[in-house]
Amino acid sequence: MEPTAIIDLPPQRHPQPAPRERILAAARELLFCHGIRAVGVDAIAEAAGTNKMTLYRHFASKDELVAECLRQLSAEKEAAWDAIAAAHEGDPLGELQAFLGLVDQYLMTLEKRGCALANAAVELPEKDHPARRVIEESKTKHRERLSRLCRAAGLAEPESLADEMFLLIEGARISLQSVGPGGPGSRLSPMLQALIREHSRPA
Amino acid sequence: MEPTAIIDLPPQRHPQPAPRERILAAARELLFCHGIRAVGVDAIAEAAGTNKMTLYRHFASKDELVAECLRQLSAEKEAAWDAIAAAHEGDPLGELQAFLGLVDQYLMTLEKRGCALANAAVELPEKDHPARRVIEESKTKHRERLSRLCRAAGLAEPESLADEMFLLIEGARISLQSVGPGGPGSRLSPMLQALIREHSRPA
DNA sequence: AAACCATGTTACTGATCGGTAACATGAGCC
DNA sequence: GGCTCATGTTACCGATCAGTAACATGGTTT
Repeated sequence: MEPTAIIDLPPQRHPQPAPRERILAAARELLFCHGIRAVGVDAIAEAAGTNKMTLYRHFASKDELVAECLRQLSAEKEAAWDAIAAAHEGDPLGELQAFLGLVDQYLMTLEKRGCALANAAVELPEKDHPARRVIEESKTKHRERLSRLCRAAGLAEPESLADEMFLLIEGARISLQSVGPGGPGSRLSPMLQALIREHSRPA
Repeated sequence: MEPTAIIDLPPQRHPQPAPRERILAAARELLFCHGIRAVGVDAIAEAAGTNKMTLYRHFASKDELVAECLRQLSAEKEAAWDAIAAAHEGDPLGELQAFLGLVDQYLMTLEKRGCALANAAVELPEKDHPARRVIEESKTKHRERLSRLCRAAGLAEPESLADEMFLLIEGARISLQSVGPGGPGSRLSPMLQALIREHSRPA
């Protein structure tokens, strides 16, 4: 079959991402979808089109791989928020609305698996697990950012309001997994809007 | 050592509960505390002071044991709610308040592990797992009961209010595991009270 | 050409998993 | 006494787990 066709295929450097990135992508998909403890490293490596040895050359352990997945996820979330902030500079209320819109849209995309960070906290209760730091930091950052934004938007009782929104969002994500998308989570958006309306009353 | 002392010890029937109950108690404790997939049946049997064989004589599989634990838990919750309802007959608002008080007090007792039902939903995403029916039914019942109660108490927009309370409670329980007891969950009670106040406004 | 280095491949370790078979024990009941 | 029945005990099964050793391969660099 055309022996000469082998030569000189154009310098298409990396037709597919490097193994490390493929492993991370596969791990994020599988771990999130089926649960962390339910997925073995072999399955991750295979889904990434590689093998266990290569996986362990890039990650010290499964726990570290899990932590790195969550780190990546947290960073992406942070970046998305930064982009929203940049697009609404000087308009904190608009930024808040844009963020809430993203959350709501994200809620539908999750396919009934809620928040990967929160899920990981459920599956990894050992307080010395490398993923715990990532989870706590990400959620704390999320809360603080929400709080700062409410304050900047001039809303009344910003901390309390931010916490209330935080709980509603977390509740919507977790309840997605028990009562499904038709549950109380489907009313998240109007709830958040009503909250903002109430806290926009005269200073 | 007093060979005659053996005879006729009083009819102290069961100095300890039957194996089945001990297994269920140990399973509930271990599964909830460390996570379902993190605990083996051997550990459960040992913690119950028995062995794996006896466990499998009472439960068809680990999955069925898990389901039975959650069933028991759901039934106890239901019973507690029934007791509250009986103690506040004819006073739906008082019943609601008593229930919210129980939820709040329960939140502190959970030792940062949130709700066992919701946690199980995270760990067992397979939709044919015997535990899923229990989880969905329990949460749905919870939501409906809350909704009926809000309506009976004459609060405005009862369904929407009930869903909002539901999300706040679920959010508080799940966020306990990521940001800890000092997180937004610590403000759950005043939030719920404020909600009731707002929905108590004139019909 | 030679050396290097990331990757692929195979095979393996020891532990643990859920689940079962076979048999011993022991208390209650007739 | 014998009988039954729940429980305890031990040993095992095959599968899977996380993690590693040893070696082959193939592209890059110098």
